Amino acid sequence: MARGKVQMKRIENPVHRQVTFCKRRAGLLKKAKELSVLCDAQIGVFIFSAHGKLYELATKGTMQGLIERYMKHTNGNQPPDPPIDHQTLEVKDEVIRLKQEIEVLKGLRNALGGGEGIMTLDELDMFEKQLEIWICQVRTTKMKFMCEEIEALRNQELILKAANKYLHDKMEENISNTTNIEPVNITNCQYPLTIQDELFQLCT
Amino acid sequence: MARGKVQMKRIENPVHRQVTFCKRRAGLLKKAKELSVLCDAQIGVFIFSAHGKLYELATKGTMQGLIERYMKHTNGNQPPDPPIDHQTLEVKDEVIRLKQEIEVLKGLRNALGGGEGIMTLDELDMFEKQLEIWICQVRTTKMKFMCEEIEALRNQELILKAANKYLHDKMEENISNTTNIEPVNITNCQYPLTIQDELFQLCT
DNA sequence: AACTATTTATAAGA
DNA sequence: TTCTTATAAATAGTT
Repeated sequence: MARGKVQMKRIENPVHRQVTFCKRRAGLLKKAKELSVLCDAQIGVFIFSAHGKLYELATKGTMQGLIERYMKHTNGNQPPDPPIDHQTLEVKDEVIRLKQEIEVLKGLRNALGGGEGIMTLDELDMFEKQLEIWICQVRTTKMKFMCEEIEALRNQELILKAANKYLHDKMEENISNTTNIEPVNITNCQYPLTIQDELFQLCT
Repeated sequence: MARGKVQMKRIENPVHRQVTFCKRRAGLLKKAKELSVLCDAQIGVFIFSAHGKLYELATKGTMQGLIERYMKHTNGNQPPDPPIDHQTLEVKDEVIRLKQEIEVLKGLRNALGGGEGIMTLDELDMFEKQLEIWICQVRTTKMKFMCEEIEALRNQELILKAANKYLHDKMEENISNTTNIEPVNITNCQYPLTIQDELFQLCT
């Protein structure tokens, strides 16, 4: 671009070509940075020299990130490629996690005798003991549940007793105060009062 | 670069910025092409505008090829990249397989009461019954093993009895036929004979 | 999008 | 490689 126009074709003189490569490479990367800054663009550039050496630039992020972003754009056809770096690791982690989980479960299954047929006598003894322990645990848990239920029922009983006592008193009061004046009123209340009264009789 | 120097910072005027982006983007890509042609270099460029639009250039090959070449350069740390297409599928298959296996095992665990804490009373009853069934099975299996062992021991007993009877007879025959002629012979056989003889005495 | 006045990039030479 | 410098190219601001 100076001291003579340049033909747009490969420079045959190797020294000349190398010099031009250095200069223009620097110029290209500079221009890329400028564009990125001035226009708020994310830019990735890589240059492989004829001899295979790599020169790169990534603005506003890493080259990895840029490549992933690039992949997301171009791919709708190549889904397994871009998520590889990241996703493969996740998937492998999941495999490890699942394998561990399986080991735990297999241990349990084995202890429980899923593979009874191939257990030794000692293992059967262990298993029998484990089963007895579990039965104890289950019965304890059942007992706890039932105690809680009994407790709840007793509480309910007390509440109902109190309610019935209140209603019972109220009714007697009604009868003594309004001698035969409002039989309809009593009739209206008959159904609930009867039930409560029965419960009251039972509880007393 | 003409009619005024430009500050190397983001252009705030959006219209102005967009125009500059277009011009400089074209310039950058042109420079990249020139460098590639003049100096025989392989170049990749991607530009994401602030709004996310992608502009790209790849010389002497596809962007895919360039990215792969780039990866080979930077990676010595990322070996999981090339086998991805293939390996990722395998790994995913394994994940599916393992998940299925876990489902089976979880079903078992649940049936077995691994989640006792959240079981209802009915479930606990079921579980208790199941445990009792398993204990019966285990005891049956143990019984079978022990019966087999007893049977094997009885067989062994019979064999040993027969052997001892044979040896006993032989010894008596020896004593009567060769009066004091081969005490050494008897001494040689003494240890095993003694044991067998004792067993014989016990079994008779 | 086209036009220019300038700035920038850079080819050739040292 | 780097520096210099003449000149080609790129491009900011304007139309």
